[in-house]
Amino acid sequence: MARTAGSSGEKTLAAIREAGLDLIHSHGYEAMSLRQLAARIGLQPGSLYNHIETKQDLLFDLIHNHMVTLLASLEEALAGIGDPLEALEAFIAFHLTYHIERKREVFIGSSELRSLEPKSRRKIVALRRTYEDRLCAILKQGAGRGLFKIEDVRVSAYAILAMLTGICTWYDAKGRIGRKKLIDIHTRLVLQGVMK
Amino acid sequence: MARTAGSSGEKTLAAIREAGLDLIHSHGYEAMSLRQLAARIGLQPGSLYNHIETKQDLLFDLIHNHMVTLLASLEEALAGIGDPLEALEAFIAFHLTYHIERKREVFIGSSELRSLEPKSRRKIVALRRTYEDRLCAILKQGAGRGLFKIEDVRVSAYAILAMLTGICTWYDAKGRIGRKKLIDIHTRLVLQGVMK
DNA sequence: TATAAAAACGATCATACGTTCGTATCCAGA
DNA sequence: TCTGGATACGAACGTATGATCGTTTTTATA
Repeated sequence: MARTAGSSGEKTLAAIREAGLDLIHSHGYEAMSLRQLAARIGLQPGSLYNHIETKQDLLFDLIHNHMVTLLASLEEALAGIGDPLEALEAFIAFHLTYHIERKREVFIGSSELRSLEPKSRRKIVALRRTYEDRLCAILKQGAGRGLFKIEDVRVSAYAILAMLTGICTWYDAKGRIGRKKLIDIHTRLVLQGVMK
Repeated sequence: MARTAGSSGEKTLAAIREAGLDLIHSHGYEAMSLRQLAARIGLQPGSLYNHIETKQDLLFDLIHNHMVTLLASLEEALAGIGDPLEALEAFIAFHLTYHIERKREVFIGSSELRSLEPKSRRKIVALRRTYEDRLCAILKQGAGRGLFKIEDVRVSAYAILAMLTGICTWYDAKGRIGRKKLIDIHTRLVLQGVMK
């Protein structure tokens, strides 16, 4: 046998990405074997190499894709907002929504950083830093205008990010808590926490 | 060759635990090989099995130990405190301190849960639930006395825990921020966030 | 001092892994 | 219709892994 009827590079690569996302999320990068991945999409292990360079490369591709999308979406969500308070609210709503919708990507993007080779990791960390900086800027601006009272901008930003990101580990879209309520609760916690 | 002079089961097991903690923390459970672990403490791979049942068993042992210690330490830290506000402050200070001092254990205890077989994982999750419940109780009590304003106790507890636990990923004991300042910042963020 | 348990060695097992390669088939463009 | 690149198969490679086992030496007990 050889090439399957109806096979297309684009579709197969998409399937590899989707399956990789799923398997890495549930088993971890190291624990996921390419045989598992190939089987999931009905392929022989060797055939994967028509679409990916290496296993390591697939991981970087997934995480990098995620980070770039995250950053672009954030800019979109904050576009045109000048007021720091409004911006902080928008940041919170965006971050929560995105992290609910892309639980797997987000989880992998933080928990599998250590599985990246150093050079790749540095690239991702730099992108993450950009994201963090965006929140820092909002906090700083708000503090500057006397809206917020913040002892240390970066520590506060990390604390807020940790809080908001935490939902990835437990939130269940079909669960007791609706999305709006979730955003409300967190918005109140954060806003009241940083207010003067 | 055979048994080494001066070898003792207790010391070797302690060395295995310590090295395991370190290697799992920096490379992950799946990525850590028993050969690596054995080499770290100057042992042949096979000799490990005089002290552990399996690799999986070692992981459970480490996490379980951590959880039990965590719970006991928390009770100690909260002993004799009746006032919810005071209790919340004590909880925050304890949680941060413990998580700074045992970064590795805490990290493994959450990031490697998925590497545990289901039965073991359930045991750990139950212990974690007990810990969470302790914070829930404080929040509930505070809300009941009209000190706190909390829309959903469990969601708020998760949010607070996520925030406080986040420091494990970035805090550097030798860094810019001292322990006291760190506790102050977080205490203010949380307290002001939940206050009426 | 005699003896059994404890602890280590070193060789080895079966298995699983990521990856490569030659070959066969399909599809798109000339 | 012909041709060449794209895509997949299936076998295989070398390596690493977790674990087992027989043996040897040390330590503790009586």
